[in-house]
Amino acid sequence: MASEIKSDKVNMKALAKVLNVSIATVSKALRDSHDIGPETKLRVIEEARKLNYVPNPYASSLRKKASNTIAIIIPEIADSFFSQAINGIESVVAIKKYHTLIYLTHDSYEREAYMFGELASGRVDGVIMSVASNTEDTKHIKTLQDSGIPIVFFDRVFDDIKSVKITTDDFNSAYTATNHLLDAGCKNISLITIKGYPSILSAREEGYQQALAEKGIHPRESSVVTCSNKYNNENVEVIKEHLAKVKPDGIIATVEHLATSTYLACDEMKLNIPKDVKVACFTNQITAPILNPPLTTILQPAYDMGKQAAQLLFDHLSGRYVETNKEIVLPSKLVVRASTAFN
Amino acid sequence: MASEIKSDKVNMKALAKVLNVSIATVSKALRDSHDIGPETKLRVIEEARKLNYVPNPYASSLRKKASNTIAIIIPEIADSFFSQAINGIESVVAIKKYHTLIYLTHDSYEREAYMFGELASGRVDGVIMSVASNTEDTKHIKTLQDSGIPIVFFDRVFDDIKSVKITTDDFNSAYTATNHLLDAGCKNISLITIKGYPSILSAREEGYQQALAEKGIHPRESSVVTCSNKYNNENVEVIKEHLAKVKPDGIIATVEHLATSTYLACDEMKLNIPKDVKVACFTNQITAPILNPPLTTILQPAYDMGKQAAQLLFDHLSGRYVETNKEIVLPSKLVVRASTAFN
DNA sequence: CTAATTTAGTTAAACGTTTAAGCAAATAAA
DNA sequence: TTTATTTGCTTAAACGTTTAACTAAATTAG
Repeated sequence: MASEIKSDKVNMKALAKVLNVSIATVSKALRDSHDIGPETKLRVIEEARKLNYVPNPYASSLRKKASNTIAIIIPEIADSFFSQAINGIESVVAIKKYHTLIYLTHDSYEREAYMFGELASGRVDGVIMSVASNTEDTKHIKTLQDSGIPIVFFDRVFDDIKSVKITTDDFNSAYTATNHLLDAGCKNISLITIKGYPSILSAREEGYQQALAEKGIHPRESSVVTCSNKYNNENVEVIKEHLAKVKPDGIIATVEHLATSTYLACDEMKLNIPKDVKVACFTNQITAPILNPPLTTILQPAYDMGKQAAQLLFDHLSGRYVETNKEIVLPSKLVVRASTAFN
Repeated sequence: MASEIKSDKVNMKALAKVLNVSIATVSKALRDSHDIGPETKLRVIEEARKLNYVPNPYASSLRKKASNTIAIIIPEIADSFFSQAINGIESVVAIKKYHTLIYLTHDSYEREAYMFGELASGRVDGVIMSVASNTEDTKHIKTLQDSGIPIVFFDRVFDDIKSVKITTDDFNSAYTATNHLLDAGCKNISLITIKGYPSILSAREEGYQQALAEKGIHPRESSVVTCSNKYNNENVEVIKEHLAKVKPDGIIATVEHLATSTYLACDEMKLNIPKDVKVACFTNQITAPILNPPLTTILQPAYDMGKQAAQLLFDHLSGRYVETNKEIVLPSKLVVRASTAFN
């Protein structure tokens, strides 16, 4: 019964009263100020523990004008890349004893812009983000930056925004993957991608084009297939159609969920991977080695990207100097498996 | 240049001044109070928009004693189940224009308890959680509940906590899956699981035992393999050892990442799935149909669980009556694929 | 021994909202 | 016409911290 009485929230005032000191003394004692004598400090800390005192974060944030909170803004959370990146971010945030707000844009510019509005006025001290694929206008981002909130971008970044950016070498890994397919004997490689503005996509496409160009191959425009960025059956149909029409002998898929769509499409078209068509995909899924056949992947350092993004953000927050336009490029790794085996 | 001058934060005071009204008028106008005349309201709203005014959330929270924020506390984010659940939660939170703090316990009781401490004093209005697998003591949870913050549990719940809970029918789905394996001709089925206290694990094990018992099979204790809850190579070794020693002809894996470990172990032991051993796993991974062989899964309604959890939490927050001990059980679905094909 | 400094506190203002209470003018009721 | 009510606004307190400025007592310096 007693435990059901919603006990009055214990705050500094209550603590001060029972300890017979001023509120300021309590506050300072808890923050280990030099102003307070050692035995008073102890008394305060003891009592605070005893009464289970937890400072009100919002009062504190309001007064200090610091929230000890950051925001992660990402398109979605349904794939391994972002999951791992979040883990990397969290590994740093947890140590700093910060809090993490998470926002999903679902790749919509409107939502992204709305969320940025919400973050003004000090809700967070900093932002880590990967932009929505249909974001073209960057005014909302610049506005928040101008208000003094540091933003670190990872993976999906914008060229025309001046900020700290963590990316992988998308151009190079697409280039390497394409060459790998060429070496495996492919003559007619298609790129399966999604439409969107972040430079990550164009970089991957350019790496692909460059590798082909160097071999004197000029891919028809029809070799690039644009899918929807939702995981759905429609993509399987689009890919099947492409397989029927263009008859590629190699495929590079630029985002994670396209691996499943591509495999299903090949299966339905009775095409054998890797005999009829070889497949490589940008993905971090742990099931890659147990797929049928095991999938050659371009593995991004998702965890490290998140971790470094968070570290740089905290460097900035702690006043340490961070070059405002720093760009860190972490290497992706081509993990060769059976899906691109030489016939 | 001009844009680089960090303009003073516009607050109600500033708005009031330029509009030549009191701060209270601004506040009420923006909250559409009946106290304010229509044309004044319009003036205020216009000016607020013009100056890009965003209310300080912490001042507001402090005064209103409501944060418009919830917390999601989950063990990890590295698998599809929790990713999808988060999406479900987010789908509701976004509509309510709430904010979401996310905390990862990494299945550690200590972290979980620490995080609960942080949530006292009004940081959040409510919590949605899935408990850490090594949490045994539930005092931290009860303390937060007693302080009046509603907590909705999903998936990994505790029997001895009185609260709203969303689960799947773990007992039944394990029971069904086991019977499915029996029907496929298995005589010696092993359960690969992780150690932990949440009832979800014991329910799955009991469903498995029950199915066997009904067929007059009394599994040796050695038929239950306990793995670590980290995705690592060690688990593959543990499973290989088990395969060598017990030689099961059927396997049920109780958590997502054990699918990969099991497939790899079978592969290394040169065991063919499904010929030598049939495998079914509790998992939501989209790659299940393209595995080698396609994996029979017990698919949990992760998105819906998250969505319902959030809806019930908001029902509670909006004062609508919610049975304090409501338990919602959503059905999982056995999706039969080649990994359990009859020989 | 007095003056300067240090120690250990206190008081009160401030952070940016919300809201109860109050009030004058306008309108409605008696 | 007088009184009651409504309208539209203002004043001021409150939410729970943090911190600048102050003070009295104790210590140190000269």
